[in-house]
Amino acid sequence: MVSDGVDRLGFLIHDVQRLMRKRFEVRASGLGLSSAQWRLLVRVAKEAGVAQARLAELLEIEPISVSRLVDRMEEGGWIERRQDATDRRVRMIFPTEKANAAYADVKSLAGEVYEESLTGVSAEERRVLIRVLDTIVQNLTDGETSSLEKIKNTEGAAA
Amino acid sequence: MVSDGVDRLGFLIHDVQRLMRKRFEVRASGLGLSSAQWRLLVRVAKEAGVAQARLAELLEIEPISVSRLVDRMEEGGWIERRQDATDRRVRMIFPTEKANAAYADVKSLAGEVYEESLTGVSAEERRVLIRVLDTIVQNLTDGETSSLEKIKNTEGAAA
DNA sequence: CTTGAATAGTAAGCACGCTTATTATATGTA
DNA sequence: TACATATAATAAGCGTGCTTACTATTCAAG
Repeated sequence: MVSDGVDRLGFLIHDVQRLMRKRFEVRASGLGLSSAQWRLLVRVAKEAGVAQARLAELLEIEPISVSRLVDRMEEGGWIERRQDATDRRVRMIFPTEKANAAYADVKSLAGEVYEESLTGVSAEERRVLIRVLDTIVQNLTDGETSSLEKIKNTEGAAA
Repeated sequence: MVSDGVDRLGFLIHDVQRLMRKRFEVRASGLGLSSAQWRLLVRVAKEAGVAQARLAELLEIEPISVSRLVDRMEEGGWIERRQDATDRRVRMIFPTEKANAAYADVKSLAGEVYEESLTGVSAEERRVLIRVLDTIVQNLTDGETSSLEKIKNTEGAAA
């Protein structure tokens, strides 16, 4: 029951995440985009004008983390902040032309990394992998994590 | 071919890693151990007296990261540095009594997190999951990452 | 023995996550 | 209207990873 390797699950997931992120960043380094910035950009591309607080919910990171990520991405010319006319607390986030131009490139680049990762893995195994990972996310999102429940309830409009 | 969900692989792995780490750290917070510290401790428990440079290889992080991690763990009373008599450059790392006492607790705690993660996942699916994750690690470790190859060649004595 | 390259560890400074606290603005209720 | 509460964004400071650059020490060659 222990020899199934499940006792290495945490280390394995950690390694896979680190290796995939590293390989992506090597490829994307020419563009000047980190993987965190890429994740944010995907959201902003789909929902131009989104508020920072909403971005924090979608990305499941804290608002302050969004704030500083957006700082650097604004400096890099990837996104721009605009005031909301009806609520002056809100900063709406828009992708720049530079971001829109890079979007397709980075997306196919991510696809390449996924394919390299899954070399030698059958279609059936891929389905199982994705299904099990989805299940794990659900299992770990239920209970014990109040902030995440809130997100699931308000998601709806997302991807 | 895209609807198999593989296009979400990076996001999924990222989410799973984050959620597992977070849940582990909530549970282990009473002990004052972070997951990075726990990973280091596992190695040190198995190989008391290991040099920092060797630890960096085993953990696949940079020596400077080990240095500062060890700083904090020494302050926390988890490990201690000792000089190597034959090579004064080397700091040998030993677990303290406190670390040895906590080891079993934290290990079973990690097991709990794994089981919660895999609720509703069959034995067969678990085997596929672990096998595919191992494959991904191999795929991403081959080529392009010179420092990792070095590790594989010198591993031998490890876990 | 001396010199030069390699190795072990650390310092400084950055990215990206966090917690906690602060400021500005909206909103609901007395 | 006025005051209390809630919300959006940010500031300050920490942990863990990184790159680059430095010191101390060892080792190999001459």
